[in-house]
Amino acid sequence: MAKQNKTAISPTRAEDYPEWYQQVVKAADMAETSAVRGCMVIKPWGYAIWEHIQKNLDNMFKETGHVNAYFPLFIPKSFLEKEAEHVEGFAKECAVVTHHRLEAGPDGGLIPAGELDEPLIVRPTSETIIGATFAKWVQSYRDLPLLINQWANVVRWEMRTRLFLRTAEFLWQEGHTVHATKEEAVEETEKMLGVYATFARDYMAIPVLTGVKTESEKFPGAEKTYCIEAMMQDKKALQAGTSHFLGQNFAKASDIKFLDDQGQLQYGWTTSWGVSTRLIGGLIMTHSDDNGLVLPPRLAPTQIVILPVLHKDGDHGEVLAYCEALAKDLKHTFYGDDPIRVDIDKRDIRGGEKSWGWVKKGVPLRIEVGPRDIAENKIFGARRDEDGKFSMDRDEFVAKAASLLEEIQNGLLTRATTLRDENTVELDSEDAFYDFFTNNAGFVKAHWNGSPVIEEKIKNDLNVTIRCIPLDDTDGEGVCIFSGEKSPRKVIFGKSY
RNA sequence: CGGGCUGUAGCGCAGCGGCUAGCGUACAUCGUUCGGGACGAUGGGGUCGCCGGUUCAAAUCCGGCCAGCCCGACCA
Repeated sequence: MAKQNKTAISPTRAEDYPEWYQQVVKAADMAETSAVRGCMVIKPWGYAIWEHIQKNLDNMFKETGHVNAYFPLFIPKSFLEKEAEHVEGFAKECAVVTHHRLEAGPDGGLIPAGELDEPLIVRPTSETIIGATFAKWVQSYRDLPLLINQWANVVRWEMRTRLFLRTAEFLWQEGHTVHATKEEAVEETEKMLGVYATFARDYMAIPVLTGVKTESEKFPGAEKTYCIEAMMQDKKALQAGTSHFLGQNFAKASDIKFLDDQGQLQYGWTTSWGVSTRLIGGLIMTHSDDNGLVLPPRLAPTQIVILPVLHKDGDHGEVLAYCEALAKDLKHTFYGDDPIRVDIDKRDIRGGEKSWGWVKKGVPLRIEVGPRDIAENKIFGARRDEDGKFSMDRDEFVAKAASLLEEIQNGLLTRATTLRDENTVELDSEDAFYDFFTNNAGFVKAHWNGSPVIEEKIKNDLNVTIRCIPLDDTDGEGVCIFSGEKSPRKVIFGKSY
């Protein structure tokens, strides 16, 4: 009561966005830092969200013909050295294993012993080790396309880390494919980008721009990097997924060759694509508010939580039985392809506190059931995406639950889309550009002549980068706002995570 | 990896040479409460991040290391 006007999360987004983010992660009990530098512990609530991301994405990968496999955590140093750009890109952030044994030291401690002939790199990504394997698997054009995915952890020794957004170790999936022709490989790259964009929109309720990275932003060793870019509530861009057309670079480095239908030996054309636990960071920063996490129903570990109102002197049995029956009916209802996920919180703690706990965890619908409701065969509910509560006939609620969840899901997408569109502007002069990014953040669409020198300059001046060259470009040619030279198309600029 | 700040109970913090280390909150028990963060009483919980140095005496001063946060460079 005394705290009625206060928000659950302090500071608020407006007061201190980065700190707010950390507090949301903590308040929702999703993850925490560990004793190991830069590495996080993903707690059950955070991991459950990842499991739903995995499950749905995995289905989409299967539907597009991919199968899962698993490759080693360790990559021989010599493998990483095979592709020049690749080495250069990742060398600065690799964990290196040099020994395979520990021996007792003089002070009772342990010292590494048994030095390896060749150091092993903890994978920062798996192109090279998978390439070496694919070289053995691929002999004939009949072996193609080879469509493989792996769910794994990778390590990139980051200097500056933030839970979910950038950690030294993170979980992801990496798809790796080999194709007989360039066209087919490009098609695959674009297809998987489409899968990511669809997943982001339909499951995460995050609208994304699809596009291509500039030369300076592309994946080390790729011919072309496609990406999905989302706008967070602080108007900064988050790269939420990438899909790479690798040309024949890795095929040549790993010797992936096949005999075509003419009996000619050819190098394969490869792709790779991935999304990571960073998506959870994007989810938080897209939807959450000053009361904590807000989850899109499709990914919420619990979609509806039932909170029995238990008076000390009242009949707990009756209330709980009513809740159990309600939960059972809801679980027999489908939302999307799955039964609604319902939880009853029977913990004996204060109602307000219990309720706030679920607000902070972002559960889409909270239902309170007390003796008064039971007498009238009603429920009392609250939506996470709106203020206020509603009273509803019990059976009517069961019938409407799935459509309510869908309404919340769609509402979140609409809200996020509106925010993005309201903060996307088209500018046609350098002054306007500098003026915008000096005072604001957001997406700016503007003509650019393709020069990396200009990219470098605006990065230094404003900390702004080209997020992507949009795929759905309809603007056509124009004049570069920085150089006055001819520009083939408009590109998207923004500050990024 | 550079610059700044920080590390004391689960969490948030005070104490910054002096003898028994404290407060809020959370936790446990009891009572009164109970439909959006209750109140009272009692109680449990700490090798003051780690290692070393200075000192009669170190949470407190010094050095090194580890971890975190912010700002850069780098990156999903």
